[in-house]
Amino acid sequence: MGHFLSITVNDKLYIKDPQSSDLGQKILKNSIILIDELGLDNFTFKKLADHIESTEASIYRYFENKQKLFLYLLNWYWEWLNFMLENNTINVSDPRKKLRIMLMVLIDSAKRNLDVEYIDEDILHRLVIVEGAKGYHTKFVDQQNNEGFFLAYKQVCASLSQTIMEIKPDFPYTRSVASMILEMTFSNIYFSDHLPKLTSIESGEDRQDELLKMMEFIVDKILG
Amino acid sequence: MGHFLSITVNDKLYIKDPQSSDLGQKILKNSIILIDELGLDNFTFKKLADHIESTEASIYRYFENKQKLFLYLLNWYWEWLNFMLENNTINVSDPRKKLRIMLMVLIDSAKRNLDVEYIDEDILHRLVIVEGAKGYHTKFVDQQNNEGFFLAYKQVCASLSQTIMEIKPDFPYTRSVASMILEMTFSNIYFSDHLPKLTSIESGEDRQDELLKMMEFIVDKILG
DNA sequence: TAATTATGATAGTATTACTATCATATGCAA
DNA sequence: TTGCATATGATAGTAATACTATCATAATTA
Repeated sequence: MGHFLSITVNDKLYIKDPQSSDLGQKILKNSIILIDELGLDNFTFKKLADHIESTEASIYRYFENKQKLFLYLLNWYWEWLNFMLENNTINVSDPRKKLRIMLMVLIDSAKRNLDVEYIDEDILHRLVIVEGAKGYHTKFVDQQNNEGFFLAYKQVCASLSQTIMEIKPDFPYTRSVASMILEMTFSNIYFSDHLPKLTSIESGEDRQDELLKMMEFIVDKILG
Repeated sequence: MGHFLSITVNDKLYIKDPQSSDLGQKILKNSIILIDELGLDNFTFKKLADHIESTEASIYRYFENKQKLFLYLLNWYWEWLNFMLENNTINVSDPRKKLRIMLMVLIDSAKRNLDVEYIDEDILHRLVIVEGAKGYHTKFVDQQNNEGFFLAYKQVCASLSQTIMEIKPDFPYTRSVASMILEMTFSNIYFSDHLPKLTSIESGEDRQDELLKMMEFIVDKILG
C-alpha cells in the first residue's frame, strides 16, 4: 500500500529533486548508508561519488552542499514520521491511547508500511538518532528556520502537543513536553548504546519495551 | 574566592596544557568567542590564529584538532558546572531544596563566583547550549567515551541522579530523568531563542524564572 | 532528425587540516 | 655572563575538501 504514497520535501533543500531520477535516488540511498558508516563529519561528496561510481559534479547538481543534503534526509524522515503518526492513529479517538501509539511509533519505527526502495528507514532512523540534533543545533538555525527547513519537525511536535492537549486541556506546557518526549526518546536509545550511565534503559532484547514503559510512566506522571 | 580554584580537564584532550601559558589562555578565550560567533563548523584554527595574531602551527602545539579543542571547552564547562553544583548545595540537606538549587544553577549560570579571566562563562554557557550536543553526538563517541572525554558530563548527571534518589529512593528511572533534566533545560533555552514552536517558554525578561517554574513543575510531577 | 536534458570526464581554485623546519626571543641554570 | 632549554613565530609544503566551470556524450523528447 505504501507504494502509492510519496514524501514531499521542502524544495529549497535541493537544486534538482533527487526523488525524480535514478541518480537522485542512488544519492539518497547511499548518502544514508555512508553517513551512517562514516559519521556526518567524515562524509564527503567525493566519497559518495566514488561509492556510487559517479562524480562530485553530478551530486552538486542535486544538492548545494552536504548540510543541505543532510537536512533533506532529516526532513524526509520527519515527513515520513508525520505520516506514520497520522496513519497509525487515524481511527483512535481516545487521546491517551493515541499518545501511547505515538510513543510506539517514535520508538519502534520498524513497524513500517511504507517502502520506498531508495530509502532504508531503519538506517535513517538510526542516523536521525545519532546525528539528528546537528540539523538544528547550528549557528544558522534562524535563517534556515525562515526557509522552512524545520516545518516537518515542528509538525511532529505539534501533533504530540495536540494530543497532550486533548488529554489535559489545561496543561500549561504542552509544547515543551512534546519536544521533550521526542528528544528524550531518541537520546535514551542513543545513550543505551553509547553512554549507558546517562540512561536507565539497558541496551538489549527488550529495550524498546522498557523504553516504551518508561516513556509512558514519565508522561503519565506529568499529565497526572 | 573563586580565584583560588582551578578547573582540571582530562589531559588526553590537549597536547600542552592551555591553562599553563599566556598563548594557551588566549587560545581558550578566543576560541570560545570565535566558535560562538562563527559556529563550530565554520571555525578554523587559521581563523583563530589570525584573530589572536599567532599562527596555526602554534595552536597545533596545544590541540590536535578543533574537535579536541571543542571537547576541551565542553569539559571545562562541565567541570565548572560540577563545581558550581557542588559549591551551591554544600550545606543543603533537604534534597528537594537541593534539586531546586541545581536547576537554578543549570538555568542561570550567571551566578558565578569563579572568575577565570581567560574564560567567559556566559559565552561558554551559550556555546554549550547551542553546540554542546555535538560533543557526544558523533560516530566516535565510543572511542572517546573510553578515553574519558565524557566523565565530567556523566558526573553532572550522576549528581542530579543522586539527588533524585535522595528524594525518592525507589524511583526507577533516576538516570534517564537526570539526563532529561539537563537536556530539557538547555534545549528549552535554545528553543525559546530560535524555535519557539518547540517550547512553552517565551524568550524575554523573565525567561529564567519561567523555565525554573516549568522544570520544577515537571520534576515535581515526575517525582510525585 | 533535431533539440533538449542528464550525466560523466576533466580541470582548476580557494580553503582546510594538518606537518616540518628554521629562526628568534625569553627565561633559568651554572 | 654564558649557555641551554623552551616557547613562539615565520615560512613552506602536502593532501584533502568544497566547490565551479567547461566540454563531451548518451539518452529522451519533440
